[in-house]
Amino acid sequence: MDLPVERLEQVPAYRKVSDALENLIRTGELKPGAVLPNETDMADRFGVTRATVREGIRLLEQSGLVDRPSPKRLAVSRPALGSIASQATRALLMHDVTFSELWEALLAVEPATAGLAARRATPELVQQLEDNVSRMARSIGSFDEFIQLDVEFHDLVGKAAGNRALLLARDSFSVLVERSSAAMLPKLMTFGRIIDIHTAIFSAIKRRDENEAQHQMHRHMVDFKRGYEIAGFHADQPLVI
Amino acid sequence: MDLPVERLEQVPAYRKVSDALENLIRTGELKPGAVLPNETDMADRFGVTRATVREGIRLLEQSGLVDRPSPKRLAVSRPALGSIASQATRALLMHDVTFSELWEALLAVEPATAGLAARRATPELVQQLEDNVSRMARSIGSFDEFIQLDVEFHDLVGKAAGNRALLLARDSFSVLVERSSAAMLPKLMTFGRIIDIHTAIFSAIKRRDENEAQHQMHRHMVDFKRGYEIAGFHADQPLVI
DNA sequence: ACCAATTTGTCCGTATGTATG
DNA sequence: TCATACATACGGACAAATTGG
Repeated sequence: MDLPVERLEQVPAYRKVSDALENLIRTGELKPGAVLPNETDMADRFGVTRATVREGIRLLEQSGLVDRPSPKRLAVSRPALGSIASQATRALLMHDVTFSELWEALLAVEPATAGLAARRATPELVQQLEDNVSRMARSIGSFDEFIQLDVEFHDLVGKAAGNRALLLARDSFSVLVERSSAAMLPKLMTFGRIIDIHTAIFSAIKRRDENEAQHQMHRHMVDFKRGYEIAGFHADQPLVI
Repeated sequence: MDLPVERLEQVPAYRKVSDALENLIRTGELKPGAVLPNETDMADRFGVTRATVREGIRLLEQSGLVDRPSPKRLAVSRPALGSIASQATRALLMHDVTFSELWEALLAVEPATAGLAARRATPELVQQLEDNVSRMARSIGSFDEFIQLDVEFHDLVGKAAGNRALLLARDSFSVLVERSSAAMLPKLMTFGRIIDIHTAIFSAIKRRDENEAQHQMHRHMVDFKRGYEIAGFHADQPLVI
C-alpha cells in the first residue's frame, strides 16, 4: 500500500536549538536571569557545532529572550516591552496602515489611558507632567522641541496610567503619531490649542478627575484628526512619513 | 587631562551585517519581495565570512524582515502582524502583567473594535459571526470547544473592524484572554450569559448599530472581570495561566 | 594589580543534500 | 534529465577580551 508520503518537516538544526531553549524558558525551567552554558557546551549537548548553536542564539537574541549582561555571559531575559513596541511600529508602517486606522486605535487607547492616569498618577509623574506643560508653553517657535514635548507628554500620561498592556499598545503607536505631527504641525501652527488641551488634561489628572481627563483626551484626539485633514492629508491613505 | 574614556561600542560584525540590511529595508532601497544576494555574495561585499552573514540573517529572520519563499531564496518581507502579536503576548506574560492590566486594556480596545465592526463588517464576516454564535449555542458541554468558539468570536469581530492597528493590540491580548477564560469557566458554568451577550453583539453588528455593539461589548467585558473574581482569582495579581 | 584560563567573535575549508534552470 | 548553485552543517583554528583567582 502506498503510504501518504511522510512530509516530515525539514526543520533546520539552528531552529531546533532555539526552539529547545525557548521551551526551557517558557516552561520555567530557565527563568529570567539564569545563565546559559557556553557555546561549546551547548553544541555538545545538542549534538551540533558551535556555528549552529550561535545561529540559534541569534534568533533568541533578536526576540529578546536572551541577552548578554556581560560580554562573555549569556543569560535568559524578559523581552523589553519597548523593543516589542518598536517592532510593532515598524510592522504597522510596512503594512501601510492608514492614518484612520492609527487614529481609531488612538481614540480607543489614549482616553482610557488618561482616565487611568488620573486614578493612579504618582506625585513624581504629576510633577513631571507639570514641568512638561510649562516647558511646552515656553517652547513656541521651535517645531522640533514642541513636538518632542508633545510626545513626552503623552508618554508620561502612559506611564502614569500604570498599565503595561496599554503602555505596550500606546508605545506601538507613539512614533507614528510623532511623525504625523511633525508632518502636519508646520502647516497648522495651532500651538495654543494643543497647549490648552494638555493643560486641561494635566489639571484633570492632578485633581484625580478620571472622566474629565478621559474627555479632554478624547477632544485632543478629535482635534488631531481635524488637524491632519486641514493640513491637507488624507486620513484614509497610508501614513505620511 | 583625562578625557571621558571613549566608550567605543564594540559592535559585533554579525550585527553590523543585520543593521546594514535593516537600513536598506527601512530606507526603501530594498522593498518587500526583493530578493537578497546569496550568502557568499554578501560575505564578500561586507568583507566577512559566510558564518557571520548567516548569524546576521538569523536576526532579521526572527524579526520577520526577511524570509525564505523557497528554500534557496532569501527575500525581504513585511513582518507578520500575528508574529508581532505573539511576541507581545509572551513579553506581557514574562513581565507578570496582572489581570487588571489586561482587563483595562480590553475595556479600551474591545468595545471600540465592536463599534467599528458594526460600521464595516462585510457580509461574509457577518455570516461567519452568525455561524459562530449558533455553533456556540450547541457547544454546551465541551469546555474546550466553547472557549475555542469564544476566542473565535472575538477574533472575527476584530477582523470585521478592519483596523490593523487595533487588531495588533487585540491579538496581543487574545491568547491571554483565552487562558484566563479556560481557568475560570469551569468554576462558573455561565455559558448562557456569554451566549446571550455574544448574540446581542452580533445582532448589533448585523444591523449596523455601532453604539449598541460597543455597549454590549462593554457589558461583556465587565462580566468577564466579575467572573474572574467570582471564580476566586485575584485581579491584581499576575495572570493565572 | 597581575596572570592564566575561559569564552566569544571570526575565519577557513569541506561535505552534503537539494532546488533550480 | 542533469548539472550547477546554494543553503545547511561540520570541524578546526586563532586572536582578543573577559573572567576569576
